[in-house]
Amino acid sequence: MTSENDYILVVDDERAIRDMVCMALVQEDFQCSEASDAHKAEIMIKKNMPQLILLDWMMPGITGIDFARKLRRIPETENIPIIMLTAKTEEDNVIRGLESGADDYLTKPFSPRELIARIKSLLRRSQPESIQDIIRVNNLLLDTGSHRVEGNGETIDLGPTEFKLLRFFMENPDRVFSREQVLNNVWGDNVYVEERTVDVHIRRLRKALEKTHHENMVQTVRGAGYRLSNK
Amino acid sequence: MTSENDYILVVDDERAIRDMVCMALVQEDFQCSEASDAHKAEIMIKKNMPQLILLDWMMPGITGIDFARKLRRIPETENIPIIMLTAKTEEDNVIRGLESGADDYLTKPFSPRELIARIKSLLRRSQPESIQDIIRVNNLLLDTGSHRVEGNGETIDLGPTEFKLLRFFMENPDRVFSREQVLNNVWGDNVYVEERTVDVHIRRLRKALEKTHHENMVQTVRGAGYRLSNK
DNA sequence: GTATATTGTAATATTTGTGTAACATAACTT
DNA sequence: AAGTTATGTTACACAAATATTACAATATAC
Repeated sequence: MTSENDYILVVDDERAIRDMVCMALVQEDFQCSEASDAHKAEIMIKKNMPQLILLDWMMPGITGIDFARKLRRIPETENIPIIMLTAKTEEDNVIRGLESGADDYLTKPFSPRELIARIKSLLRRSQPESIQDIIRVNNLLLDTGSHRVEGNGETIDLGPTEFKLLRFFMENPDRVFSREQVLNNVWGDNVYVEERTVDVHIRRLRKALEKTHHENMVQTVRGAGYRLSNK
Repeated sequence: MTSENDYILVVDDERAIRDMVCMALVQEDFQCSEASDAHKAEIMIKKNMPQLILLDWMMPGITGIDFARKLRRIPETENIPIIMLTAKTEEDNVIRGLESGADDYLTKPFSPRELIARIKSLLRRSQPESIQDIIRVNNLLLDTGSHRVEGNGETIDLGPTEFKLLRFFMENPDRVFSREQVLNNVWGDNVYVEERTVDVHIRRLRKALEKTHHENMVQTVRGAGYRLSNK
């Protein structure tokens, strides 16, 4: 499972390091931005709150430690996990860094693998456990926890895409979505597939729903797209 | 939410570390005792059973890993969560050994924040276990005390990992878990193993469950993970 | 110590899902 | 009514996900 939406800010004065790190992050489907110093980082944080910050310990101007302390004092940023990047294993420095509020540290040079592992480990902790909930439209139930769909108590088998499709529609009932909107929401933003592919999956979904006679809840709106409705 | 009564034992030969850790723990309303070696720790455990043990990996005399193994062999202590404390340079060598006994590990130097987070995470996981002795799903019984599994009265033999795996699923029935989630919960947070390894252990679990025809309770949810269910 | 069991991984087999194109049908237009 | 456009339906190649097996490395038991 990849963490598609997690946005990570890399703060380091060395361009080479920033680029290396960002490349590794993007490869793992993280979003990533770079800042060359603490001041720029602060502006970027205000614009868009990152889920995690990678912070160089030694930087011209405001050091990473000072910046971490500052972030910890501000309510908006006090809970953002921070990983310090240190040049050498100067034990004293490391301890001071951790005291300033960092959650972890990495000694340069580090392997991308370790970087990713630590990031994921920290993110896992900071993110609330996914809530299990049941979406209900009419007498059609979709349980996100068990990945099950029931109509009138009977289980309906769906493939992965049909499940995501139905879930999307059930989360937004009585609303028409164009094929493009469906693609962006169910398949993801940067995936290119033919618009007509949506038709095929709509067909598959309807077919599966026939089992409990819910197939006409998936409605065609000619010239506009599709809609889920009980009417 | 504070963990009022949880009693944690810190075993480390370095006084500075013990003090630092204990200070952080007391701050979070944990009770905390210190032991400078495994032998002293053993005596203290006999007097007062801790809810969690922080254990230095490298200690003069009995090493942390030997001590962990010993604790795992004694029924009274086998379920106490253990967090290993390792120095960074030892990290690679250690991972394998940890799988046998410890539930998690931290590399020194670590931040108090991370320490607390991991302790809470482990305690959260271990507390419901101690209350519930026999878990039952359908006519499948799992006795956490005697490490025994029964289906329709017949004993099912499971290896250690399969047991933990089944236990995890039985504690969370009717819920899908991704391979990553399974790894984090069954193998432990910082252990890196291939995701596909989960498939193999699922296979082993299913094979063992065939004896009493419970193999189809372990269900594959394509694109999502695995689920335990009687439906 | 040797024997036995357990583990993670890689290689291979099998199953299931996916997108596209081609054709069919239905719905509007004029 | 014929032409035009949008949607329905199906089949199929191939991609992706999972199952299964074998094996080498370790750990555990004896």
